[in-house]
This record gives sequence, C-alpha cells and structure tokens, in this order.
Amino acid sequence: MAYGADMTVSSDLTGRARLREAALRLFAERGFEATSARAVAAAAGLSPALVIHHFGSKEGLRAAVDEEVLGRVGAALRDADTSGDAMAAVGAVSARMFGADPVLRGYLRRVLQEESPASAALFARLLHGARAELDRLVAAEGADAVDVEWAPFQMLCLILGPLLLEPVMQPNLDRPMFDPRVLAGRSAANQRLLRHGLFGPARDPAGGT
Amino acid sequence: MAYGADMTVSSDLTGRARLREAALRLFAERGFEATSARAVAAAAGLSPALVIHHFGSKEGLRAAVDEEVLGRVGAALRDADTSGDAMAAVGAVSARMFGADPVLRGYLRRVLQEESPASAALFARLLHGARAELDRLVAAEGADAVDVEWAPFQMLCLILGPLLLEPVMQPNLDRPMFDPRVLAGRSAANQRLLRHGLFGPARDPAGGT
DNA sequence: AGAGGCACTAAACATCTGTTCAGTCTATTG
DNA sequence: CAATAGACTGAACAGATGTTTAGTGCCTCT
Repeated sequence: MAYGADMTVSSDLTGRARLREAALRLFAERGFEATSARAVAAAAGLSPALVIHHFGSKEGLRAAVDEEVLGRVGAALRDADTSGDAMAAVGAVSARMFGADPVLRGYLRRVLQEESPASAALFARLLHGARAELDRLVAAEGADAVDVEWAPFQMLCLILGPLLLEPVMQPNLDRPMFDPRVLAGRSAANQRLLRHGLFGPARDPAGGT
Repeated sequence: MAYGADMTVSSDLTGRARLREAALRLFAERGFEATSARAVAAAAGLSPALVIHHFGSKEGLRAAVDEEVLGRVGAALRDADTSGDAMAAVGAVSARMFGADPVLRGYLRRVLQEESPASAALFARLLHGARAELDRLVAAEGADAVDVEWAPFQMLCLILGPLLLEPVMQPNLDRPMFDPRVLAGRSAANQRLLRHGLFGPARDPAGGT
C-alpha cells in the first residue's frame, strides 16, 4: 500500500503500461531529467525497482515512451483528412496532432528540442510531410516560383512555433491557445499568410528599393 | 591548481564574471538542470563553494546569467537598424540577435521553453517589438486588413522557429543554419512570405471550396 | 502437486547533487 | 604594524538519484 497513495493513472493496465503512461505524463509536465524514476513509479502506484525490471534503465523507459508517442503521432498524421482542400489539410493535420492532447503536446515540445535520434527522426518525418503537402499545394493552386528551399521549414515553423512557444505565448493571450476555436482561427490565419502574405489578397504596392 | 585543469574561460576576469560566463556557456550547451554547480566551477577554474559565495545559490547564478543575457539581447535589439526598409529590419533584427553568437542562441533556446518569469518577460518583450515592427510595416506598405491578432505571433514563429528547432533542423540542411549567407537567404524568404505568400507576387487563383 | 517463471517489493548501494563549514591567503584600511 | 574584509579553498554534510540485490507471492505449465 506504500506506493498506492497518489495513483492517478487508471489501474486497469499492466504494470509496464502504467509506468509508461505515468512517465509520458510526467516527462511532458516536467521534462525527462527533472522527473525521477521514483516519481514515475509513485505516480503509477508501483515500486521504483520496476522501472529497471521492465525497461532496463530510466533511459529505456524514455525510449519506450518515445516509441509510444511516435506511434500516436503517426496515427494522427495518417488519420488526417487530406482529401479535400489541400490548404485546409495543413490546418487539419496540426489540429489533429496538437490540439487533442495537452500531454502529447507537452511531450512533443520536450522531444523537439533535444538532440536525440528520436527527435531527429520525428522532425525529418514532419519535414517530409510538409514537403509532400507543399507539392500537392503547388499542383492544386497552379503556382509559379514557390521558395522550394525554405517553404517547408516556414510551414513547419508556423505550425510548430505555437507548440514550442506555448508556455511563453499563452500568458499573452486571453483564451487557451489550443482550444479548438482558437486553433481554427490561427489555422485560418496561417492559410491566409501562406496564400497571400500578411496584406490583402490582391495587394502589391511599390515597396522599398 | 586542482580546478585549473580545464580553464576554457579567459582568466582576465573577476571570479564572479568567470563563473557567470562559464555558466552561460554550459547552460546553453546542456541546460540548467543538466549542469552541476561543480561543472560550472571547474570550467571557470574555481571552487564550487564560490558559486554560493558569489550568487547565494545555483538559482541565483541562473538569475545573474539571465540578467546578463537579457542585457545583451536588449543591446542587440537597440542596435538593430530600423531606419531603412521596414521589412528588411525584421531580418536585420533576427540576424543581429541570433546569428552572432551560438552560445547566446543556445541559451535563448533554453530560456524560451521554460515557464520562468524571465522567459515570460523576454517573450513579452519580443512580442511588443513584433507588434511595433508590424505597425510600421502596415504604415509603410499601405495595407488593408492585416490579421492583427495573429500576425505578430506568425512573425515571431518565423523568426524564433529556426532558433528553437536548430538542433533538429540542422541535420536536414547541408549548410550551417546560422551562417550569415544562409541566414540572409532565409530572411529574404521570410520577407517574401510575409509580403506575397508562398506563391508568386500577383497570383490569386480561384482556390478550393 | 511441484517446478519454473514472472510481476513485484523493501532495503540497501554507490554516486552525484546543492550547500555549509572552518579556515587560509591577500589586499586594504586604521 | 595590526586588524579587518573579502576572495577563495578543501572537506564534509544531508538529501536525492539511478540501480542492485535478495526475497515474496502468484500464475502457468507438466
């Protein structure tokens, strides 16, 4: 009964899964290094020694959580509706991926700013998706010289920026950033920016130089 | 002589400053929590006890480093040339701030993804700058309905995104992301995006829906 | 029923952490 | 010259960390 005090994870799961879920939540909240194996075990209502027993090491636990998260992200990406308007699909993907689960969001935020192989793999995958989306976009809109080198990165910055900056952005807003309504508004703004720039649709003033 | 082994910080500084500089470098490299007070002291060629003597605690050391960094960022922002083309100023600011010093860049990356007061203050400051720049931009270009709510955040995402994502973006590029040439190219791409969107200047196809 | 394996535990381990302590050295001040 | 102050030191402290160990109970298979 010693470790059962703060059992916040539903207990109808195998011990291994309980540990992994608790770790996902705690890593997302506090980060990997700031979360002790004891804290994970306590949150799962289990003994710290089980972390080693099931995953070999704390690092092994992280790997298991990474794998789990990558799986969920992959599923979210696959489920995203890419049949309709190509431009709207961009918003749909980001909404599906990030809007849903604050825990997943927090964990992704942590992962994306590490130098681990997992983070590199995740970003490479996102980049590939952005390039594909952009190709479809170019084909659909019949556009000329899109900036092929930087456009995918720009797209990702617009989508991932709010994810990464959530902790510092949120205090400057009056509504929850990832509320579906707010997210939809931001997504629409992103589509407008990608299509026409910051200014009105058919505007091309004399500019500087 | 015990602590003088790996003295990588120039020693013509007061002990306090040596510690602060070493901490800045190590915090930027590994993060605050992953850097021990002993490691900072060793890098400065001093005794760990001096961290407490000079800054009261490790947290005090962080505060001192934060203050130092915020000062440098403020100076960079002040020095940025805002006299010429308003749009180009955006690129100039980011170049001045982030291009210069990889250590400063790493530290900013760490700070921007915390929930500390320092990070909130820094972002609020950047947001204010973005809004001001955007106002000048709107005035200069004579534009209509710029998306006032999200535009400043979009601008910041385009500028800060590469900073935050550097560790995962760099492996997908063949040249150093913050090399002046590359940075200039990205900055130009950002200006094009903000002005005209992803597609050609005078392009406004029939669109979906 | 007995044997083997698996989930699980408490307790201890070595190590690392931030911090404290008592004292030395040096430079300034009266 | 004596005294004070402050930079600086090695050694030690209490606590937390990841991990190990030895052992207990349960479930399954023969």
